[in-house]
Amino acid sequence: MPTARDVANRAGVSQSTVSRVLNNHPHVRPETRKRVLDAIAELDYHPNQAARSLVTQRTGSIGLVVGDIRNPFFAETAKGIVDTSRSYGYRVVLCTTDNQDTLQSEAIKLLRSQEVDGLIFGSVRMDDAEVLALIESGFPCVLYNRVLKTDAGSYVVLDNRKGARMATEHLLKLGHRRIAVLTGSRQFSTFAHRLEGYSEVLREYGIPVDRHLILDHQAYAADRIGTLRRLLGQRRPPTAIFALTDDYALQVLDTLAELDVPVPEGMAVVGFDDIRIAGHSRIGLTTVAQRKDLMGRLAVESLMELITARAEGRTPQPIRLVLEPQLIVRRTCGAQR
Amino acid sequence: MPTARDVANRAGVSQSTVSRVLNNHPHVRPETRKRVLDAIAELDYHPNQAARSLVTQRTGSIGLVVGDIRNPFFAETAKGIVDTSRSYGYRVVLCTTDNQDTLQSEAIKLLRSQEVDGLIFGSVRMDDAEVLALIESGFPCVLYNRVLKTDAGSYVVLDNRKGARMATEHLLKLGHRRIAVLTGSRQFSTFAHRLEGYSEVLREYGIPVDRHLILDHQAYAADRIGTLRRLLGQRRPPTAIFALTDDYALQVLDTLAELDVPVPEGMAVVGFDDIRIAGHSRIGLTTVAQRKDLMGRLAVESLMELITARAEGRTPQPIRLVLEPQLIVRRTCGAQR
DNA sequence: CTGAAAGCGCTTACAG
DNA sequence: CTGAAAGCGCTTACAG
Repeated sequence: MPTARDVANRAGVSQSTVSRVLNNHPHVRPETRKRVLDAIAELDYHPNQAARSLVTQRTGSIGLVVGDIRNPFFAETAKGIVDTSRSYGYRVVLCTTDNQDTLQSEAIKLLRSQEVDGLIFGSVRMDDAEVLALIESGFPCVLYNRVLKTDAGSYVVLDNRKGARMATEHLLKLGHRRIAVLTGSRQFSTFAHRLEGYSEVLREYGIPVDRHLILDHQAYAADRIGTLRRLLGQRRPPTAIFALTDDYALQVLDTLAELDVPVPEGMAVVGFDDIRIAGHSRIGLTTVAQRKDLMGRLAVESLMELITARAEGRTPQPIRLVLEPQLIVRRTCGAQR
Repeated sequence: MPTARDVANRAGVSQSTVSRVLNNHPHVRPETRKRVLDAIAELDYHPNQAARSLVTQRTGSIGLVVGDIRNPFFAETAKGIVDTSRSYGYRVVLCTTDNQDTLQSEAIKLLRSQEVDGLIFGSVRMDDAEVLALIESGFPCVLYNRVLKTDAGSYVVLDNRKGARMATEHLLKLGHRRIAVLTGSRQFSTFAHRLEGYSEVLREYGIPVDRHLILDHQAYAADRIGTLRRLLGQRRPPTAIFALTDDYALQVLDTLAELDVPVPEGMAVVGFDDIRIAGHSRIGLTTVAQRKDLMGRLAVESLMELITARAEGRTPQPIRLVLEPQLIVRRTCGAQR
């Protein structure tokens, strides 16, 4: 592999000048610049990034930490994150954690060992002490999708409470009074906030929140048929299920089909996220849409601001962006009957 | 940030000894080791990766180059690639190209500037001169999913011809004689090989390949309704459509629904890939399954072998792995009527 | 406008 | 078993 020294020798200049040309410094004679550029082309020279990082103290990479990249929500936001990073000249290291703490710790090590300039977290738990400590140490990081309980740090999230309010109110207006909800762990702010929105609206309509209508996804996943059969076998069974992610909603549609419950006639179903497949004619899922591309873009732009601030020795204010949800009415809620 | 020098001072040893402990060298007195380890813990020291890379000439990262991470096939293989890489202590830099050459060139620069030790390509064109040159230069890289026309380099692919044969033969055995095929660009080996399998079987059954039954996805995408309407309006319209990816098949199901053509009664549909949603009760897509997790794992293992060989100065033989397809019969083909 | 020198933070022979 | 020194390949003041 050719080095800057090889280029310098070939162009008959010093290594400093090669570096100046490479970094577009002013004060290089056009003729000198051309000689260097020619030598670079002739040798097919590419500067060694490690050497560069070592002296500049920046890597040009960021880390993206998500639970599971196969989850369409994360795949769709990842697209925006990679594209926007590239526009800033940044690379993205993909870290998947399967929601395991040890794997998240590994991702955090990337920052500590200066392999990345910043970190974007998509699947943080509300009480995550490690991420909280990282933020408080002033390391550049941005949360998206989910936030910490303390509201610490910079983040880009949907107004999840509002989104859940919209979905619940939509079902109420369609006449539903017994609305079940399928939620994930309340350790995640997404579920906690969506559940709050759901409960709020019910109360505003004078409907008590019935804990028999709150299904935990973990229990459901362990026995789908049994869980839904029990739900439907209640004295006053629900007429609608609000699944707090589209992924959950797809599973519910699956189980209802197995139980021969027609949707929406026998049961209305609403999801959350508006992943691509939700709009497919065979699915037609009514759901709450998030601007996933925008969320990814804003997360990167926020992180870039934090990284720049740190490099300039500033202590930046946290950046907190809350995006607007949008209700997408399709077939599974029954509104289009 | 603390450095190895800080650790050395605190432990009362030299920097060399710190390095030895860090790299698990033998010949370090247990007591000395402990002192160093304690100092590392007290200072929360993490070795600077750039400095390490500079001297070891390895980065501990690989690049994953795919067209679009939102494509479930790539998201699902990416999972296997990230997990396996981690088991080797490697990080994954995610490069998405949108099938643009300039973006693929950028990914290749990562290798030239020694930001990654190797590259895994998921979306290579058959006639890609740049990737071919890279392989011939001996840079560690592995293709998966798609290969080059010259069959150069190391790769992990499905036996696409065989997969297409299985799907086509299945339709023939169901009595279909007019089978349309929806293909992507033949510049990609996946489509070229699947198309070959399709044509082969037809010929073996004494059925001429009718070019009016070969639909290009680009034309279809531009006017879905019109394209299918024209297909169905032929004198002898097809009774089945073989979409060469599940993504295409989902689109076909969508368009057929708009045209009020019942599946499978009015039209049988078969896909390729077996992405997760294909098995959903609302979709029930008959398709050719690929072991996407396995493919990702094997791609990384192959790349690790190439990287190791190169580091040891060996010139390794290309590694060529061809995986077996599996036909998954669901509802859209009509076999389960 | 250009070059010589120092230094980023590690690892690795080479001594001892 | 341990340390002093060199060097990986760049960038960046500092001179001139």
